Amino acid sequence: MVDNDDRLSRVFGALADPTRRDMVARLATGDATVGELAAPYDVSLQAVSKHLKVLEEAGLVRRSRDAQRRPVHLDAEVFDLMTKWIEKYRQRAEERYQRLDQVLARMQGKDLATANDDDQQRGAAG
Amino acid sequence: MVDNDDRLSRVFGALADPTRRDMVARLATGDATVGELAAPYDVSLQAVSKHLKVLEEAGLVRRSRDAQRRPVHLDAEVFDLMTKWIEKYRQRAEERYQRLDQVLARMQGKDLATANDDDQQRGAAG
DNA sequence: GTCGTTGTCAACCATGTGGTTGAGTAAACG
DNA sequence: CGTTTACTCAACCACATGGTTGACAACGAC
Repeated sequence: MVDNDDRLSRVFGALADPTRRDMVARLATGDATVGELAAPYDVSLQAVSKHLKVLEEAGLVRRSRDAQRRPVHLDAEVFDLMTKWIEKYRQRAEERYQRLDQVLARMQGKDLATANDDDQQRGAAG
Repeated sequence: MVDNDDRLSRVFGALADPTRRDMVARLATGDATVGELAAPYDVSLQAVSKHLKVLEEAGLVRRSRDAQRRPVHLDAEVFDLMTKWIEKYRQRAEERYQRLDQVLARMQGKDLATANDDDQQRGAAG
């Protein structure tokens, strides 16, 4: 949990930048060198290198060596971590939502006349 | 795309903070007031209020009004946006990976003897 | 060995972020 | 009315982030 917490922060943080998401998108189609990745943007190579470092530290990317070149490879494994986290809380929220729907439906069916006393806000506050 | 790009940045950015993820986790079990959300952490109420603003601007949360209280409600809809983005590139990366696996498997099956000439580095370099 | 290519590291700068405190707003309570 | 509760807004501060430029390292080519 503790370690994963840090990992999640890094991954989410890395993907919070549109340029970095763009690079991930590019890398999903195949490995690329730093220069190739930098080409579409009008920022310096150093800036791109920094972005790659962020992606690497988030575990989204690996860099190897090929002469002067540093081919970059997308490592999609950490995606699972995010997906699991997201799914967990999405499901919970949706279950809650459906329970609320049921409660409201039951209330409407049972006692439409007495339902507007003081009660239904508390269901949300709890 | 343009609007979604900004939205994605905000959502990923919002979830890049462990405190905010924690709040989302808490809110998945039910709505809560700002004070209730602040209780577990030893930061000021103002800091929590700021976090909620970030979550709200990311579309993860909605705040309503109940007398002095501002009940916070988790809005899990934006999760879809993230999930779709993630799945898109994960799938591409995995497809690529599987194609590579097939190529390597075919190479091993076909000509194991001649395979160690110069070729299979591409697997590691990629 | 020297040169060009490819990329990293270091220093710096502007802006953003998470935290603080202090003041102010909105509504219930007395 | 004034007080209390629950919260937001504004100003400030330390540090992180994304960008820059300049120097330099690793390697292939000449």
